[in-house]
Amino acid sequence: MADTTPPATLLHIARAAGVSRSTASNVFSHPSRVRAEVCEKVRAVASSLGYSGPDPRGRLLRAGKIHAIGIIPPGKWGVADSLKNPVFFLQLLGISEVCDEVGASVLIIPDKRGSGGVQTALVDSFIFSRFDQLAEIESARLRRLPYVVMDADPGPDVNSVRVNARAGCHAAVRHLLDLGHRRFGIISFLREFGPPLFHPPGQQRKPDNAGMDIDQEKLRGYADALAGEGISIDDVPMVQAHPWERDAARLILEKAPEATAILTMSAMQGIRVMEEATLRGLLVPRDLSVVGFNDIPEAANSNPPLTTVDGMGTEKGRIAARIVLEHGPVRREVIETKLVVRSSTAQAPS
Amino acid sequence: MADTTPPATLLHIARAAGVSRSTASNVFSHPSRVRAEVCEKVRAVASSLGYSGPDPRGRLLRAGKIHAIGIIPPGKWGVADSLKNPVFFLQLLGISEVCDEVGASVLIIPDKRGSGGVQTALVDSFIFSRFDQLAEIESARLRRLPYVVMDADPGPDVNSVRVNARAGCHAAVRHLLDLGHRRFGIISFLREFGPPLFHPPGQQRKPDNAGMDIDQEKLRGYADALAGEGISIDDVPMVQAHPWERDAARLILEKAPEATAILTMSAMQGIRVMEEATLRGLLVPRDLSVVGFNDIPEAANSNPPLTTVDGMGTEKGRIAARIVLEHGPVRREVIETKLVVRSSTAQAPS
DNA sequence: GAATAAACTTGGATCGATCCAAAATGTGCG
DNA sequence: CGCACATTTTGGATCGATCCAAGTTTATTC
Repeated sequence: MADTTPPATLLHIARAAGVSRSTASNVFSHPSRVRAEVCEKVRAVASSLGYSGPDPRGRLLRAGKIHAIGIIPPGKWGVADSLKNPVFFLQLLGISEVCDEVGASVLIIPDKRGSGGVQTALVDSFIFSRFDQLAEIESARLRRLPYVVMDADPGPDVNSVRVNARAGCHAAVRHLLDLGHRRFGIISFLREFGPPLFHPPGQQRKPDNAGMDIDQEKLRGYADALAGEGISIDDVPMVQAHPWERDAARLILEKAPEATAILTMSAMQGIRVMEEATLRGLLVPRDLSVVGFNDIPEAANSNPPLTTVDGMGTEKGRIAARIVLEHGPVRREVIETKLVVRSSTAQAPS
Repeated sequence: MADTTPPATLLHIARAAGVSRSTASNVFSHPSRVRAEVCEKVRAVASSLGYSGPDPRGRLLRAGKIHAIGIIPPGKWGVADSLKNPVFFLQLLGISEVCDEVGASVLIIPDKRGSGGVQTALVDSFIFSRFDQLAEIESARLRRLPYVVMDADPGPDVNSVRVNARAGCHAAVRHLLDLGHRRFGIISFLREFGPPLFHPPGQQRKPDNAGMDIDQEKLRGYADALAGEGISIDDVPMVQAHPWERDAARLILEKAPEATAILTMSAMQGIRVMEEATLRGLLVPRDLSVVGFNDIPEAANSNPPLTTVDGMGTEKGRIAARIVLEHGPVRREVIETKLVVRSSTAQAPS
């Protein structure tokens, strides 16, 4: 399969056909400008020389447009890790849908080897799937390429799409309160409440909710709803864990043995809690209600199917893709969530 | 976010720093060749002008290497469709793993708008996930880029990775025969046995198994195993359908009411058959055994979990990626399958 | 201090194609 | 036939960076 003869270029074609480079170029890019017979002849020569149209590299340099969006997964995930993560995957699906419509491609740009991917990626815009890669975001800004940040709102000068996680989690807790639950347990990602952790790169720190993280919003949603019923979130047993940490489910059940409902910040954690509860002889939802966050396929297929807040990942991806494709004025979108009530929540045991 | 001033280029940096283009270039690409203080100065100027390193476009044109693999999904699938297909997804995972190791990226190149994607994609090799895109394969050959075809063996001059589906399906049927089954039903994709449907582009048609399709291999595996027990596959009721066609399950159960085991060519079809059987009051596997092909996650989570032939999709992807990355002499790999026995198969009812 | 070696810097050519203004060719009409 | 005008074709410049041979500066040594 290795072919060592140098590949044909436009110049070769032009020479062989007895026309100029420009004309040969026009044959492929602007056929209307070239006389039909010349066009035909050049095409014939081209195919006899095994030339299959202009090399994308040269064309790219000239045109500048690549027709590809780069998506940066959170943290140190590789491409394979990212694909395996159902929440990321939903976003990717939304992005891909929009890209399919306009014929653009999607490139997953992992940050495994430290910074650098964003600096050299062949794309013409970026979607940051989380606001945790400040160096990479700064690179995108420096490259003057449009970008959008998901699940955070870094400020008025930065495109963003986020989900109203606060309202979603509020609704989830409200749902449980309405079912009579009063004793809860929480598995959270973060316990930070105070000032925002992040601020937009290259800018002054914003005083308000700049960089507010989606997981903080979730906690606030819980807190708001609980407060409405006179419960302080500070009195609710809480375990902090990474989204896939297996121990968290066990820990929260030990720490909150009285709880009739467990609030979790991801669907996987919700499912883990149900598994752990079952192991301990608890029947979900009769003895224990569980809610998650994000409506990944696993949530619908779990046993019992999980009540969860639909984080609208696919829609978020769609909007993010449209924002960078349009490349208009700054947009800061907020998507409303939906509470998906399934069978992991029920009336509180009396 | 829109910045209208023209972006800085290497030339601007060089002028501003009082050095030549070449030196400025070396600062970024070969810092060792430049005196430390000059290096520092150029870097300072660069960052003050908002220059974040060499533009990948120019660099690419010069270097030629893109460090990306293009994968072409079957048929007319878009990117989103492809991602949603679990069999394709497994292959993609394997490819991504290998690409992560070497820092290459993966581009899904759909063929939605007819031919063209392969001609213009910015990649340096291609993986064809099926042998059904002859025009695209021809384009890859014309572009002189290495490529590999999955699930087919187009000939001695073409890289290929396929799975020994024949042996796998043979094993599946053997498993059922050992359980006492003698009356079968088949849901197939293709009923063609005769000469190969495809031949490698740009070459003479090969007489033997050139272009042998994986689905034909599956049928042959069934036929071989059945013949070993004196059963002709021509006497087995068969339904042909697309992989996701919902009706096939119903049809085969109507057409083969006596069958104690149903052979299907995909896990999804196997799951559909189990669903349909359940609807009709049959208990799987007590009344009916079912086998599928490809070990997608759904197969493990179905009810009951599906006995299926592991098509080694991820491994196939890994090998395909390595083949095009190494770009050595032609390789024609065959991977052995594994029969994954779960709970959808049992002793034949007496 | 001059010869020699080493380190650093530079201009020009190059990658492959496209754009643009000017030149060549072809057409219509008085 | 000659002039204005439309259609094709062309050479040169350009996109942004890298490579290479040659030139310049600095350091080393006798």
